Amino acid sequence: MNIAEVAKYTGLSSKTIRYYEQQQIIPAARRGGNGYRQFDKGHLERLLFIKRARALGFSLSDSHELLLISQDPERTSATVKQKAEQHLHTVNQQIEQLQQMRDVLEVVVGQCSGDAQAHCPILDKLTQG
Amino acid sequence: MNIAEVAKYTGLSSKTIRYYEQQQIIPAARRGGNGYRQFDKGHLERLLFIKRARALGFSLSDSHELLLISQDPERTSATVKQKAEQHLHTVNQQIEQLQQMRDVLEVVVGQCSGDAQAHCPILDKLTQG
DNA sequence: GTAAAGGTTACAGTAGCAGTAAGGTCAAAT
DNA sequence: ATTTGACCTTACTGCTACTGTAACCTTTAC
Repeated sequence: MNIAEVAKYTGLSSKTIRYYEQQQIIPAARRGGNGYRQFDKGHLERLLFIKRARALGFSLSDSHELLLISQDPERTSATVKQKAEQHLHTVNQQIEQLQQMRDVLEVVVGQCSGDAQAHCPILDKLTQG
Repeated sequence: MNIAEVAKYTGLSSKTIRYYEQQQIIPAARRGGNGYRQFDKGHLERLLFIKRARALGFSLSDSHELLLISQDPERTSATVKQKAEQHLHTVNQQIEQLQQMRDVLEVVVGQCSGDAQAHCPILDKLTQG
């Protein structure tokens, strides 16, 4: 398979796939006589794995680690669970932070008349804390 | 005021303050005979404004725009409100995305025994979608 | 005098790609 | 046979908002 086919199948861009190869997230594809990359089923699976991990918010580095772990027959589910729990914790923190921002934004937006006058509670908030 | 004082007062790092000056987010501080930056009250206020805007999740560029708007006597609250609403929308989208991640993560973490066995529902999810 | 604590510039690195340039290749239409 | 368009390649830059590091100068305290 050429890179564009893989891109279409996985939903990743060709750029992203080349980047993953360069970062050694996936093994380097063998090359055809024209220098084009030739991908196989193994590449597809790894790419989809990475894509799903990224969709759950794991960093590319963590996604890579999880991929390696998944390929290790000596692995334990404890290792994986720990990483997932850690990430879940991070995600929860991010949500809380964003919710706090949202709460403040909603209040000040609700207070702002949004008309032609210069006075604005949003700017007041930013100016005075 | 020297930069370290300003850093302590605003809670920003000296690095960040220099960066903001370089990016022309704040006006360049005048220099003393030794080449050190000398900040005044106006700098403090602008820096705190930027810090508060950043804390609400506005990008540095948006924060800068808001600062300029706040200094414009011709401004209208409508301009500000529109920007804030747009940002609020973005924040809400981010929250939703993260919540979806969290929901999936919670399910698979809950399914994982987290012990010495190799089988792991988290990896299953990443492998099979 | 010296050492610690400040200040300066400049450059590299971070995350995860996307955009662009400057080309080589392939398949189909003319 | 050629041309067109869609593909492929590498290499470099840019994005966000800083932080870290190097190499050096100044101030302050002892």
